[in-house]
Amino acid sequence: MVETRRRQIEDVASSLFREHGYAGTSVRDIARGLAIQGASLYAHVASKEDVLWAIVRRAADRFESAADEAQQETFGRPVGERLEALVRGHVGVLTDDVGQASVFVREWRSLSPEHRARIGARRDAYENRWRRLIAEGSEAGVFVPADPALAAAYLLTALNGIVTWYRPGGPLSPRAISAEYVNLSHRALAPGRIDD
Amino acid sequence: MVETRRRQIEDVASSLFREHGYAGTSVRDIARGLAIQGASLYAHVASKEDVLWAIVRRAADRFESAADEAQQETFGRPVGERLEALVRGHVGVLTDDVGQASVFVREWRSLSPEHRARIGARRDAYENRWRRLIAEGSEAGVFVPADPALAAAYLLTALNGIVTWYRPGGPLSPRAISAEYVNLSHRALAPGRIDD
DNA sequence: CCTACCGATCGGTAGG
DNA sequence: CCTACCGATCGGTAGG
Repeated sequence: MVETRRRQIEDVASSLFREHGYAGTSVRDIARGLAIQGASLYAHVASKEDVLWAIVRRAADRFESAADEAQQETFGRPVGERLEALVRGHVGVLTDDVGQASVFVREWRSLSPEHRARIGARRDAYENRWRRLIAEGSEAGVFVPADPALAAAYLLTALNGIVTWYRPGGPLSPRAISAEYVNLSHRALAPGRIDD
Repeated sequence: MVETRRRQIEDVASSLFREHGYAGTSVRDIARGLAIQGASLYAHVASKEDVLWAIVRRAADRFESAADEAQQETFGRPVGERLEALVRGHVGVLTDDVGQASVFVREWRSLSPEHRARIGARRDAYENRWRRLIAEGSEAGVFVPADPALAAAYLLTALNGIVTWYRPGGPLSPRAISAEYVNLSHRALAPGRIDD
């Protein structure tokens, strides 16, 4: 299957890009991970950047889907609950495929100007969902009033930081991380006691 | 002055490493920023990695000094206040020289194995200060009980995220960022109302 | 700090 | 998917 080989390439590239960065990974490094020659990679991909672009695009799809789902499932619910669902969804995408998520979070600046602009717009739209929810909670008096842009940046970078230390199979399960991060995030915005 | 030229090199390199990463920046890129030839750089530095190492080491010094100062100034004070001082110090180092801080936060993996190990030990020690303070607050019942390692990772990556978006001279002053981030961080750990 | 230069490696192509 | 190969660029050295 052609599609399967593409995925293998992207998986190998994701983990190499995560570990060494896009610029620090050569086409031959990726090929080595697949036990083929460097030049043979071009039977499957148009360019090195093409691989990066595919990884970043798929990751963006997953973050957006997770947010869609979270917002649908908690439609009409209290804003704190909707925030928790958003956090849970985001952390889920992060831990489900750290390699891919890490590349999305940290390597998108290496894209070509055209692709960088396109992904930048999607990142902005995604971040705006968080800002709107935070603004809504602040206006409703449920969250402590805060600059929605700053608070969204704070939360998102705290969550995204997971890609710098998370290792599947490590001592902390995705569920444990998610539970703790949901609490920390909710508490950062809400005044009174939330749990415990 | 020899020292001054070294600093110029490190400053130019910091902002290039921040923007393009260590692997994505060539020795000739750095030289171009100083209006000299690529080979001329080697009159001042031993190697490209030598420049990275100098930047990372100086940043580590600054983070440690800020934490020392914060902990001295709040010695004997309530744990929440000590946490706030630690956050304020960390954010101050971040905004005082984002280029340098960004390289410390994101490019230290590009160091040679020996240097990476040495900086890794310092990073661990620094993070342990945060863990200990969080553990202390949890045990005293001032903070909501949380896994100190997870909570420290959450806070530190939230703060470090500043390097991904902060631009000196932008709409948000370092003071405004610091004030908001101090509140968000304190609230993430403490149950009851803190301010506002 | 410059010119001239080094071997190694880069992303990528041609032609099977 | 391979071999053979391309021009460009990499970090770095020699010798002023």
